[in-house]
Amino acid sequence: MKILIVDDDRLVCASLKTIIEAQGDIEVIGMGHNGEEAIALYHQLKPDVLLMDIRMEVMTGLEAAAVILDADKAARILFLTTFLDDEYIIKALKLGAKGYIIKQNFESIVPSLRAVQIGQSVFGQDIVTKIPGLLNQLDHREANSFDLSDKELELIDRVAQGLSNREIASSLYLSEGTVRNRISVILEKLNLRDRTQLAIFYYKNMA
Amino acid sequence: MKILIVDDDRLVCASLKTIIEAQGDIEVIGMGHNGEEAIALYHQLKPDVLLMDIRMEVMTGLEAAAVILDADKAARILFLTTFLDDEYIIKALKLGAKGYIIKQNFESIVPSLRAVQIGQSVFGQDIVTKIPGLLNQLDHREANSFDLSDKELELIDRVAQGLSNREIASSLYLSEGTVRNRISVILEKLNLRDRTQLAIFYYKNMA
DNA sequence: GATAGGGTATGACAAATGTCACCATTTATG
DNA sequence: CATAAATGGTGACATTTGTCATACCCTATC
Repeated sequence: MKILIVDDDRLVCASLKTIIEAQGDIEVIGMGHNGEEAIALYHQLKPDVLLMDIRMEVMTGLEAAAVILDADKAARILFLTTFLDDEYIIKALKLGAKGYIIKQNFESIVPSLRAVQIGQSVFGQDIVTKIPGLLNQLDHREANSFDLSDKELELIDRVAQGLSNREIASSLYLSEGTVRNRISVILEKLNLRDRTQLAIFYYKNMA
Repeated sequence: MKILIVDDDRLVCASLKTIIEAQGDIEVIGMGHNGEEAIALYHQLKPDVLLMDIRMEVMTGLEAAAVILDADKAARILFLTTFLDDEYIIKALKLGAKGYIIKQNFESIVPSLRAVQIGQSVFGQDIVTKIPGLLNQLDHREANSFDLSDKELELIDRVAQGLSNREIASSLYLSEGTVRNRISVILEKLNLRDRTQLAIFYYKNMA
């Protein structure tokens, strides 16, 4: 695994490099000290993961990340932070970063890198507890330009979760027959053929 | 590091144990198959991390987690999920779980365990994308750590377009029976139940 | 040459799904 | 009140879907 480290504190850079390379199978292929260098080095070196300070002189990690992700949507960027700042974190996530690590928490760095490399995202517990609330705020999706009743929307939701008629029935305290009938009506309304198309419709138009 | 595994599928349990113990420094100190066993074993064995299926017969992982976390706020619980458990996941995070892992994504398991052990939390990218304002679509395209052949990916694609087996067959010049068989294999590989769940999987992880 | 692995195929079978006709209850509205 | 609309229900039916056993062909590999 190839890592690019960008942090304006040279001491931090050196420490990280030491820790990371002690692993044996992870290589630090480059180091930079501000956002501009991050961009240049990223494109030059194409690391598996970019480990970058979120706050730096000249150009912040956030700005650099924006540029890099704009050019390469698959870039894996993991931020280094010295304290927890919602603003920064949220912005980082908006950009498409893979997570963040508290700089001081050295032990977490290597496992986090590995997790990110295989496509997971990594956060501290603090941000996690906030996610449910954040999600709830978002959950008011208004995609009902179709003539669908609340009940029908509820059914569609279940179908889109991959539930069978039986499961939907028991989860909503209805008979299986009723579920079948109502879904049949929904399919008719939306001009679809089967539940699979309904689920697809959901993810394309209502999610 | 000591791990307790709880999953009602014995095969999954055995596989996880094999993968995890291949690491050398991680030990599976116990295995259970439902929520009740999870609670009992947790208190008896005091594992560093509890790796638990989120949905199980008898007592769900969620219920068990609630009990365990109620008694031990520091418990590190990592859920095993199958792509379709959004609601469960949110609840799990509210409870204080450390994150979740997609069952099929074997490579992610060990790094995730290590991350959790040192206090980080771990998620799939899908949850992250739901955070408010995260408009930049990330590509999950590399979701093919699932050992799917090109042919299989092609089939998944058609299913995700809402085609029936017959339609897929004629569009790919195969017999309908073959399509059925191959989809059956795919479902098995991804631990899904039917084509609807497969389409959902596609839009959540491969679109 | 033997073997393993992918891909294709059949037939049979159980389960799930979608449709239809028809009925009952409740709620909203003229 | 009457009527319509929304909701919940049953039984029957044809199709579709998913699974399984089994088989053939081809290719790569030992």
